Amino acid sequence: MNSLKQMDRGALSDALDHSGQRTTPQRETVFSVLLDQRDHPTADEVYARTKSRMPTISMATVYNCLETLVSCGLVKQVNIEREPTRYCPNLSPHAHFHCRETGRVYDVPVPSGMMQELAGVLPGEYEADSVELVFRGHLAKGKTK
Amino acid sequence: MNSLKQMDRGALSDALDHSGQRTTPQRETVFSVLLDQRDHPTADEVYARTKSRMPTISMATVYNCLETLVSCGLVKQVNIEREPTRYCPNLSPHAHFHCRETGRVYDVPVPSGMMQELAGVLPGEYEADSVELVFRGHLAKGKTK
DNA sequence: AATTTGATTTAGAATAATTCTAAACTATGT
DNA sequence: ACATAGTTTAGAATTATTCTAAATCAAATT
Repeated sequence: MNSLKQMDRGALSDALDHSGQRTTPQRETVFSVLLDQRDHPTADEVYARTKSRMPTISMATVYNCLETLVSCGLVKQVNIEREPTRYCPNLSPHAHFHCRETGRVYDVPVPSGMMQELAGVLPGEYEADSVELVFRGHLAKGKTK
Repeated sequence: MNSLKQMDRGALSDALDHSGQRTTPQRETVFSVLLDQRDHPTADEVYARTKSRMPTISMATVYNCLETLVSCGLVKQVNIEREPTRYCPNLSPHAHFHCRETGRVYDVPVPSGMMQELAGVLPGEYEADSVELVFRGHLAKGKTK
């Protein structure tokens, strides 16, 4: 038994079904790992966390599951400089803030109007299906959040 | 002799001086390679192009020079998904558009007011020194530009 | 002009994230 | 039950990048 709530379990199997893929224990567990601790883990970190719930899972499967979740739209990849890819199950429109000092990545909500506006800067011939917005800097003193 | 214009040569040595680094033939040549063909080359591509002008240069030096140029602010790194880092000497505020079909990366000018506005979405405790905006999608039919 | 000093370049080795491969396993539909 | 197709797995392979240590170069000092 993994810790997926009914709602999330439903979202998962819907999304998988919809893209012609199966709901497997591995995929459920990886998904629940992402939902339970939303700190933008790397594949390595996801592997470690998943392994503690499902000790037989392999790294390759973690990569496969993450890729599957991304492909069916439940998870987003966050690309930070040359660091390993991080994974984020936050589907609401948001940007990321990468703290150079701690390396941590934070979600930054973005008003949906802003996203519209952003799309507006694209000349007509460019048809975008995704926008990635990453800020880099540091957190003002004291606030580690 | 490399193909740097006086203006660019000046900008290069100013920026290097300013950050306490030397102006070397390798750095000049790598910089000129970036300025001459603004198609967001990878380090590999920069290496190949630089080698044709300066056959003795090594890959390590290309990486060193690119890093140096980035560190003194003359060049920006463009991070696209899991692809190799690309390099861009366009310092005016702009976003990037990554075509999934061709893999090509295009500069998209962004009105500077928009950049201000973007910074505005950040809660107070986040202090950003850079913003990266990447669109992904495809070019409308016909237009390969 | 020779010498010291520190920066830079270089080739090749090392690292690290990710992808690939092929075999084993699982689930599903007939 | 059986065939088929999808999934998981361990380990090998790949690839971009960084590291290392020696060689080279340039500027500053004697």
